Amino acid sequence: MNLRQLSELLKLSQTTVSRALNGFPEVSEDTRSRVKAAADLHGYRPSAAARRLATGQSGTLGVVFPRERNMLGDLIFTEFLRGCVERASELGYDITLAMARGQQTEEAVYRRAVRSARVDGMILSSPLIDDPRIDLMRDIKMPYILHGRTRNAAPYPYLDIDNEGAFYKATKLLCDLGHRRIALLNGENKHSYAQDRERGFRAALAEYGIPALPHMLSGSLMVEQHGAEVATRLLVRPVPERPTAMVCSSLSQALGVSKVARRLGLRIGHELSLIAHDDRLHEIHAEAFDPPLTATQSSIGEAGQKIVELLINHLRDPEAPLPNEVWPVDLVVRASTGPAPKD
Amino acid sequence: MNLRQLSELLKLSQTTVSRALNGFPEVSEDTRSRVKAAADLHGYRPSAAARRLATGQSGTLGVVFPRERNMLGDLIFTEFLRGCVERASELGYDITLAMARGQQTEEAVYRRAVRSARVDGMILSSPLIDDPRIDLMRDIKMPYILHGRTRNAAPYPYLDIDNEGAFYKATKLLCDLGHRRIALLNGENKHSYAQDRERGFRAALAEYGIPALPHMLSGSLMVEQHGAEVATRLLVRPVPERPTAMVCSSLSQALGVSKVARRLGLRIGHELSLIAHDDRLHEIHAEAFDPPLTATQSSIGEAGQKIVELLINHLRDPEAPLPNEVWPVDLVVRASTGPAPKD
DNA sequence: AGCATTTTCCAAAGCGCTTTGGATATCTTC
DNA sequence: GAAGATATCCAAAGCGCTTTGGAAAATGCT
Repeated sequence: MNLRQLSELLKLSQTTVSRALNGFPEVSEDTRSRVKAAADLHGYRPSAAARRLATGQSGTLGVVFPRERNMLGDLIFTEFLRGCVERASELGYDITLAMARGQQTEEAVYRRAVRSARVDGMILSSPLIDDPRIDLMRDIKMPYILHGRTRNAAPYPYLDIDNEGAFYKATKLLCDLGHRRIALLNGENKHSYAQDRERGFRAALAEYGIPALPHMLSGSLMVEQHGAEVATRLLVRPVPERPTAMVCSSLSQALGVSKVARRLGLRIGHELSLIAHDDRLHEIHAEAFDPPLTATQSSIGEAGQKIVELLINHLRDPEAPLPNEVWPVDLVVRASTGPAPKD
Repeated sequence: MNLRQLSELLKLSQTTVSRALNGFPEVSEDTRSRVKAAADLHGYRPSAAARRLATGQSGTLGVVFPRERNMLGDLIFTEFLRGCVERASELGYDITLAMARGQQTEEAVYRRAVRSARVDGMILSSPLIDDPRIDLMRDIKMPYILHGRTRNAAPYPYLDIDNEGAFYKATKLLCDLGHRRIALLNGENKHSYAQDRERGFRAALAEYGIPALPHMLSGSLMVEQHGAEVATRLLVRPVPERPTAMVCSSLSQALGVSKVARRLGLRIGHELSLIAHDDRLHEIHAEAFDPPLTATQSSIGEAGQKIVELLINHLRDPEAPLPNEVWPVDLVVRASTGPAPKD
């Protein structure tokens, strides 16, 4: 059943039927309901392809990720993606996943997507410090929103959380509790969020006149193993050098740390205070740690939802502004942080 | 730059240009290369929307998953998805992710997708014992391949691994090693792969005249926690009732088991033998276990790739058959299995 | 050379929708 | 009741591609 057939059936023009279905004002409520009923009855659904051709809009948002970094194996990214898909679905949009394949550069994928008009907009995540994709997007005139920030000069649309503030707050809490040897377990240093977090960490330390010692800083993948490795390295040091508190970039890292600490007989919240950033994943909860984990928390899934919403708003009405939004991050104090132990 | 402009530029008809670009035989190699060069030079890319409308093919494959079961949080599923996206990308297809939203039934999503012709084919995963989606797909005449099998009577296209055989082999190995009390940690019982695995498990036991005791069977999500729970429950039993071997449905479960075993002072490969099914994820490796884990292994990512390939072949040439394929599963013996301890 | 093939190309008709620019019917207003 | 305003509907022109059914040119054969 296509539009022509439906209109013939109703003895109306295609124009009227199309307008009735799409909520245009120049059709009476009377005929609109008649049309809708008939469409429903016959299971009419407009062809996406035809609509795309006519409107130039594909009703699709794209997410591209590099093959080598298997983002789909990263639960933080997939939770973000889940948020995107959920909201897109609610708003009648599709999300297509594209992968920079083999030799092909990521750039080629983006260009291909835009030239063949497969997607109306794109969602960029995990930005680097200077992310070339920003210029590329402007180049190819593709609407997009970046999840995170980067150092590019010109303004660009983004939605980010206040990583710096979060880690500043977390570190400050530890300082206030009397900690002086605090370690930071960061994400990979090439990502801007990791640098933001480090900046917040350093700012708090500086305020208390505490030097940031190199061996107290480390950055790597945000996985349990990294947490365990760093913890093993640091916690076996002689007491005067051993950190009394650690700030982690993910719950997984914190899990690794807490296991090592337990093995070494250090009680979390006593001999070792622990704070982590909590992306509010479905699979792992700061509350469920033993003891419950003090955390800076911000739902990455919600961020995905919001980004999709803003992007679609902008596509539907180009007047609608793209965001420059930084979400504050709450510090939720639980039992994993306590006063610094007396040496 | 569209086809008309390009053809005017070349002083050829649109037909010829289109055919040259799409590799039809009725255009000379001479003009073909001329056309290709010009297309390259001007960065011509056919509009996906127009092509879709003209051909009725969308160049897109769909994957639908229910919202409540957050499949994106399941590394086994995302590894499958990664395989799909990778191969689809290589073959010039897109993968769109759709989610059954809120109240909306999963069925509605499928129907919507097909009626608006958004996708050419679908990939179904994690089938239930009697999966209603099979009938639905036939109903709406949507080409698809099921990853796994189900009990429906009529033939349907699927690609599956030999779960039954794998678990038969694994269990038989344990029996041959002298084990008599073997526990099975399965996936959720509603899934057909879980039932297949149980069948294989039971078949091996039966062959050795060993009864399958109810408390030795359990099924749940394939996560570490489940492994730990079941292990805790079973391994504290008095020695004559305690299993000397366990077969797990995933490496995560095995991880949970091995941690509990270690805590209880049971050495894997000695007091307790352990086998797990290994989906060959990027994040967790049977080889890296301590001790290295005996496993039935089959790459779920490769399965995704193959399914996409077969589906696209069928779409491009409807003569190309859809599969009824069962992949054998290797049993790789490592150090986590050993002779049954003497009681 | 004359005819039949084969090769190479083209004009035009869709695919199913949106949207422009009216046309017609209905309602106001004086 | 006529003129203007407004509500309601429509015919037709795209959107950019593929594909059908031929036509024209090149080639092969006797």
